[in-house]
Amino acid sequence: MSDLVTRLRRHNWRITPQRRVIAETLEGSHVHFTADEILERACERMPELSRATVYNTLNEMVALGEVLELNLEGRSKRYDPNADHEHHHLICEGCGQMKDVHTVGDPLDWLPGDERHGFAVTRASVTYRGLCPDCRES
Amino acid sequence: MSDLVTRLRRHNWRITPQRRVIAETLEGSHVHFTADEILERACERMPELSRATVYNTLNEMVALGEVLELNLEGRSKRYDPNADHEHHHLICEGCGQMKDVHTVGDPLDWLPGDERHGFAVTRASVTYRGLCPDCRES
DNA sequence: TCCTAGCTTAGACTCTGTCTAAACAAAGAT
DNA sequence: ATCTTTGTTTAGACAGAGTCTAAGCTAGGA
Repeated sequence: MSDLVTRLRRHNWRITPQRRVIAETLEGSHVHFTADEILERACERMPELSRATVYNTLNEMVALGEVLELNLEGRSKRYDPNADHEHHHLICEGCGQMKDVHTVGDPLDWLPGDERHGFAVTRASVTYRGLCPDCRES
Repeated sequence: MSDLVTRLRRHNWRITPQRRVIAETLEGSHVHFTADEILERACERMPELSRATVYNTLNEMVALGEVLELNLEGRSKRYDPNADHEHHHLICEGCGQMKDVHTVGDPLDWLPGDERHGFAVTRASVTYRGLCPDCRES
């Protein structure tokens, strides 16, 4: 069973067939999909699934804190099911692929107090960019 | 005179009245505007300015490397005229305002070699999130 | 069984951003 | 001064991503 579904159930969130298919599609890949890519893949298992349900479900999972919404390249958001593990992203500027990475230490420690402008800073995310091995060659 | 205009002129880029108004609007504020916010403000000085020109001009300034395009919260991109200074961003999760901040040290140093997956990593950007002083109170 | 609350659906709609074709402007050639 | 060429601006049509709405559906409780 999908680990994401387990985490969602803990919030007393009703797991309908639609929501299960969406959660499993999201978790089943190590790539971070857009909403439309999730719709497309989920429709292979449940053809009558609607676009609105995919958007509703993704937004609710984000609101529950179990899925991360990524607003990186291009016009569409991508969704990352590993909201519970502290991690960051590495993007290839050639082909657009994205990998999860981990930093040494906590980026919050790298923002000195006089740079915080009185904010209560709670989160930090780092995006690295470069060229993947394939794109370096060509 | 606007510093951004000076930098743009160095690229042998024609500074038309429209482009000047857009550049000065962009640079005149410490907030990072969306394209439509820039259009709205620039139209106060040049009412016949068209939306297409604002988008064209912003995209060209980004291509010249003199303006940064930020894809953070919400549906629209924001534009940052300080492309030449290494800096990162702090966003208020309450009201959405955004400030420029500086880290101690270089974020590229926080990504160990075995986390690079063979990429040639060239850039890193850090986004901090939290609540600004006003939003903390309410 | 009936009610209620919540979930799903199709499709209309909104918002950002891009594209196109035509009008316009500036600089150099004649 | 006029013409030509090249690049710029414009309005409006278009496209993609995401939201909203109203109606129908489903599951669980009285």
